[in-house]
Amino acid sequence: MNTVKIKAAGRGPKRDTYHHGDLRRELLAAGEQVLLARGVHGFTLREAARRAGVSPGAPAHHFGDVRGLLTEIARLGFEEFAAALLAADAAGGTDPARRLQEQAQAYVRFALDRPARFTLMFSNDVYDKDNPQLQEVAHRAYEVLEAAVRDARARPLFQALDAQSHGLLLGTWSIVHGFAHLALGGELRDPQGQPASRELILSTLLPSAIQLLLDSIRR
Amino acid sequence: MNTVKIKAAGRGPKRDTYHHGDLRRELLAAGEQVLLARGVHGFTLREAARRAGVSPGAPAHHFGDVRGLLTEIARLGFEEFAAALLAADAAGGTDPARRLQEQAQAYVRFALDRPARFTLMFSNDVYDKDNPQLQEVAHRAYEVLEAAVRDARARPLFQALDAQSHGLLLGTWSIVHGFAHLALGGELRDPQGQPASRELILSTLLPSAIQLLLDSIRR
DNA sequence: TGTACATCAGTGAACGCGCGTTCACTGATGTAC
DNA sequence: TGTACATCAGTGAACGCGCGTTCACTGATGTAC
Repeated sequence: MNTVKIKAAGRGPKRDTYHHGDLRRELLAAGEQVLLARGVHGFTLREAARRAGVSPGAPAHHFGDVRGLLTEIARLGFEEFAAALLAADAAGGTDPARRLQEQAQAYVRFALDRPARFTLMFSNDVYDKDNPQLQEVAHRAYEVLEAAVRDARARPLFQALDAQSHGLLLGTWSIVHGFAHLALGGELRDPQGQPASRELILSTLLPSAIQLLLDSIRR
Repeated sequence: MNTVKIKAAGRGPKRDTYHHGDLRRELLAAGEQVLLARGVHGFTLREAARRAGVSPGAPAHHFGDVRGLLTEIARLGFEEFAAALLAADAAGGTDPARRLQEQAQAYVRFALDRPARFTLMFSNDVYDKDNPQLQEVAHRAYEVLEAAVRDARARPLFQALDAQSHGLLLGTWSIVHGFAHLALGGELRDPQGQPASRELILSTLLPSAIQLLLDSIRR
């Protein structure tokens, strides 16, 4: 039986070199693991360092302090988020309704696939929301949604949204955000009252809710 | 100049009796203050005790431990929440559409007026979500919303919701929840891109988003 | 190709801190008679 | 109305803990010549 040292093998990514090589990236991944396991409250820098197999002082070289690490995780989250929305938008082709449906799915799918990132991204007072690069990419993600709504309502790009378009924009955003948040909290149920599966949420519940919004602009 | 001892007067609710008299209630209020000031992460039992002007060991007599206090704050939150939804529903009279509009406003208004409670209530891993009394009252709140949707779609009370009614229910819930969450995060903007005021959110942005949903069931 | 030296990246012990909880205690209140 | 006694509610010191950050250090790498 080769059960010997399973414990040692399972934990502690022991290095044979003094330098790590890719510590920055690994700390980000480890930080995300900690967020997942312990939640935003309950996150500690030392635990992240531990998971990366590195001393507690090491993160300071790459991120300064805790907020620095969390801010970078959030920034990368928004980066991936914006890319997912953009890809979904493209997958929707030229039909604005389909583009919105695709984006809605991508939005909630992101939350379900990356709960740690998503929860962090929309947490207050935990990371530096004023970070310029972060703000830039967050704004970029928002614009993907806004563009699809503009097209659905046939508004020119450089014109303020009229009240109805703006209402549709906020309605869409709220509904996907609400779905994401409720799904992560395990609050969504199927019509029989059973907890809804990821599959059901993405392929049925969400699309039909979005469809309600879309029906209203097609009258 | 009577600036003397302002510091002492400003802080420390000094008692002249050994017993507090209403400590349980005051700890709940103090706990909510701490949540507001420091967020769900950043909450500490000692700080709550400090604000109530009481020694760090005192809370144990009333709530056992930290989770006990937070669970009770959340439970009271759901209690008030359910009452607000019920009152709003009643204010909507016999028109299901108006009832939903009133409930939507009450939902988001609650989040804006009681941000600490609301955020706590929908946080994971912080308090005891399995607490029976808490579950009971949370379910009661949900049923208020469900009943209005049933009436809007004219479904009998003891019948499973059909897919469309269920979609409308989740759509409504998601949209109000998304609004509440985004409003608390300061993410909502007016059509010109300025941060939306509480007034604008409640009286304009939210109703028009809900109206979109309602339009779709009136076709 | 070799050597000197600067720079970089991670160590690990140490710091001070505030936390949640425990516990023997005591002041205050309620109750039985 | 008074008294003895049990119970309740809060004290405050103490505990052990894990945290974030600092810092003198050293191993490893890169660069100039």
